[in-house]
Amino acid sequence: MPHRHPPASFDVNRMLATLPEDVHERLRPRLEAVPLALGQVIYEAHQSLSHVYFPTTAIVSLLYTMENGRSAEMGVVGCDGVVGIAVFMGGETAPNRAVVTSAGDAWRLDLEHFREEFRRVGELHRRLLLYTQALLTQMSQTAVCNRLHSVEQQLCRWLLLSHDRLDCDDLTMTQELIADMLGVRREGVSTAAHRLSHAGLIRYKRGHITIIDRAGLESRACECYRVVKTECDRLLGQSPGRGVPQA
Amino acid sequence: MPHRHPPASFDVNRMLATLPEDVHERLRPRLEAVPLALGQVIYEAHQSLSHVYFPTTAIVSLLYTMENGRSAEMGVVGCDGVVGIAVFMGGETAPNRAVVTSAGDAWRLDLEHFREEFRRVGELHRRLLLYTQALLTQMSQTAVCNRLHSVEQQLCRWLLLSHDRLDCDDLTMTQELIADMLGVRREGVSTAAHRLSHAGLIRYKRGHITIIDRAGLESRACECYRVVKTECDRLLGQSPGRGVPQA
DNA sequence: TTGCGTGTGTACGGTAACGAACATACCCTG
DNA sequence: CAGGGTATGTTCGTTACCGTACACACGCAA
Repeated sequence: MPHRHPPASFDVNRMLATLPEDVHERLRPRLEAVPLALGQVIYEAHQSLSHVYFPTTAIVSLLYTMENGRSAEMGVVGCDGVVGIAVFMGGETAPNRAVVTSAGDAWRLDLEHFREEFRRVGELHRRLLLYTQALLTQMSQTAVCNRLHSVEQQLCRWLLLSHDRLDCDDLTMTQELIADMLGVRREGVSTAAHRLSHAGLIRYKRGHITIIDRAGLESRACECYRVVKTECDRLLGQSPGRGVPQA
Repeated sequence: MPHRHPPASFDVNRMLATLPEDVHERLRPRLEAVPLALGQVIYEAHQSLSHVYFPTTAIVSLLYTMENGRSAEMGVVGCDGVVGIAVFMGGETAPNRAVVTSAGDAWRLDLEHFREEFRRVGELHRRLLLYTQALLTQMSQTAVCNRLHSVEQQLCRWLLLSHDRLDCDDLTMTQELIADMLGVRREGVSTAAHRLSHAGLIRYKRGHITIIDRAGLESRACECYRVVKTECDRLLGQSPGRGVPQA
């Protein structure tokens, strides 16, 4: 089941939400609603894109796969952003991959019309640069987190980042996949998940993780989650619903 | 001795090099040559900038300091780029710090004139976005490297990234400072440096490291260095002089 | 020269994560 | 409802790095 609902409205994606009327009218007929399936590859490393994607209910991971096959996630994109930064930053391609880690929907826009709108240097241009800075923060904080924090802390961070981009408390996700995202062994995720479950923060069974106690996860996570969340909200506006209260 | 030479020409910095004549003429009278001293802080976390900096011979590290005092580097800026991304990306500030790790010179430009030129959406705008993508690559690869590679591999990567941005083979840098950059203990750097020295790749004494065998360092480094280097050259044009040959 | 500050070498036990192997348990399919 | 594929639990020895402690060594300055 790639998607259960009719495509969400534009307003579910922060880049498209409440755009000025003229931009909205130009883009509306060009935007195409597409379901994104779990595991679907949006782009491979060094591969040109044909469209730019604005997820609504889907979640996409940006990850790097090494020559020896091991991988690690560098960022997550959901309804807060856009997949295909390289298109408007000028590089066309990037050395990483983009893979759907939570099935759902997205709007997509072909390059020609996207570039046409971007070159107007209006509200969309402004938002995309702000989002890129937010993504930069997420990536750099991931670098710090990978260096200095434990698997359990990172699992908490990862669960929270995913939860922020979902409309429910249930993640369809195996521990094996999470391990690939975090760049650690499955066993490490397994034992960390066990501890979180024992503490009553999550519940899981065969490919499903349910968030029980968000606040508890936040308190077990390292400061990295909070830094990223706060910065994203500052740059892109308050997120609707979830997340830590602003300091 | 903050700088031994008269300020380098514009062309030493990739963002300013060979700009179209009209841009060059507008910027020339606004650019101010400044020496940057070792340890000097260009900006603190969440602090607004008064100028944007274009290093010529100086090297600046972008690093995050945690609440408990430990730190890790997320990126390096030298003659290839600009310090103060947040100014044109729209966020104004960032949660990281920028510290001079190798004394030298830079050009700087006050925000008013910088923004005036950026808003023209000309060649400088184009280059800055390309540079931001290059920095993004560097940060994301740092994240991967922090997760998957050994201290020795990361030391090699770090030395090479620094060497690329220097005009000599001698780094004025203590192992203690390198440890702060890599987010590891000084002892870890010490033993790794010892091995590299034993292998004849570097030589060091009290705050100075000399690169003896660049090719040897490249072969000991993880693929991360090569990925970042290749991508930066692709995005910003071939670097003058050093680095791995293009595939 | 004689310090003394600072940078580096080395050792120790402790810990977190790794790699591999295997046991169990769930759930879909036939 | 039986079977097989897949997800998870558990164990083992190994390794890399951490934290602490302390010894040494270089080089500037009095």
